[in-house]
Amino acid sequence: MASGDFILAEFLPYRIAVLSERISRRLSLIYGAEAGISMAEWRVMVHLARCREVSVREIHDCVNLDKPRVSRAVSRLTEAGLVAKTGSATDQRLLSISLTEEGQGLLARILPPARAYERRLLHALSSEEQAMLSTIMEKLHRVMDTDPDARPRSRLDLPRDAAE
Amino acid sequence: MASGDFILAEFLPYRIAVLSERISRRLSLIYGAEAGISMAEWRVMVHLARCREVSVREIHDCVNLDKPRVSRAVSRLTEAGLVAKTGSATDQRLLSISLTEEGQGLLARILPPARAYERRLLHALSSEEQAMLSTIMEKLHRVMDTDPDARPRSRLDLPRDAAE
DNA sequence: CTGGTATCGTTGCAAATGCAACAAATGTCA
DNA sequence: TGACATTTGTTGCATTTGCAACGATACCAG
Repeated sequence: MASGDFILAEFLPYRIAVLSERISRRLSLIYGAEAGISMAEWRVMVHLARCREVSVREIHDCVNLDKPRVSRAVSRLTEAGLVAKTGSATDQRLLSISLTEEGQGLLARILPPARAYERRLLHALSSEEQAMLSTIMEKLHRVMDTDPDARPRSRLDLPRDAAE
Repeated sequence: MASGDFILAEFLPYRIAVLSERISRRLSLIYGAEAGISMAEWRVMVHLARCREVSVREIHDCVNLDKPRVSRAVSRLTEAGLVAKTGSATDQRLLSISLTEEGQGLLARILPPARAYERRLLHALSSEEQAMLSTIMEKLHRVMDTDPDARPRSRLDLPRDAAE
């Protein structure tokens, strides 16, 4: 098969990357314009809303960002007064990171439009399609779970709905 | 609904981004380790294999990379001897970019494993799931096609199978 | 204890990225 | 023709990114 027969626009990794980038950029308008935060900062804040007090490593493990990126995101958020960094009492190495009141307020303003945009996307799909999408994505992940050259999945990104 | 109820791992844009990044990183091992080229360079080369002689802008329009990125990718590929840049005869502004023999040879070595990895991913899905995935992705794109705040889609990324 | 090892968060640094500004070439319309 | 707008590719520049190395703390074996 000649190289010229290869159609980039039909290549699955490319197609997923294009869709992902398009959605991410659109979404970043919501938390970027409204709050001036980056995607990394968005993920950190959202994670903190759920897990009240966590370390950098825990965030790193959970939101698919490498450690330096989490560290810098936390620093920026701290400077912005959205997040509080306290040294853990028991283990001097660990940080205890949490949202400030201001951070909670900001997140409460950003989450609704973010959710709304997700709904808008999901609304274009039937409930069967939504379920199928989850199944498909999980199957693709599972290919890479058995591939030693692929990055391992974050703990929290594993399916948790007892779907299997 | 409280902010703490928001589960990042269930948020569709996040899930797609994570999957996309995981696949892209895995794939970049193929063309990165084998050929030392970046994703941008990979896309440019693949596009050139199909459209023999194109300008920077055409590539930019077709492979979802902004103009500077294409320009720099082409420069690097030219320095590496994989791509030839010639000024167009009719329009002095345009460049006529094409793969060199060496570039064709390199691509011919990289494409098979790239294709193989795509097959490996697709193999995890039934043919119904594969079709459904295309349908779903197209529907998500279409949401953003009607959204003036979303980036327009590249021309070549529009569905071409007369599916509609 | 104490020396070695592992973990945590940060920093350095080179490379990539995104956006805007830019020069050069072309097109347009009086 | 000549002034003005458009298009094309490149470059500047500030920011972000990814990876490795680092200092500091905690753990662990003898």
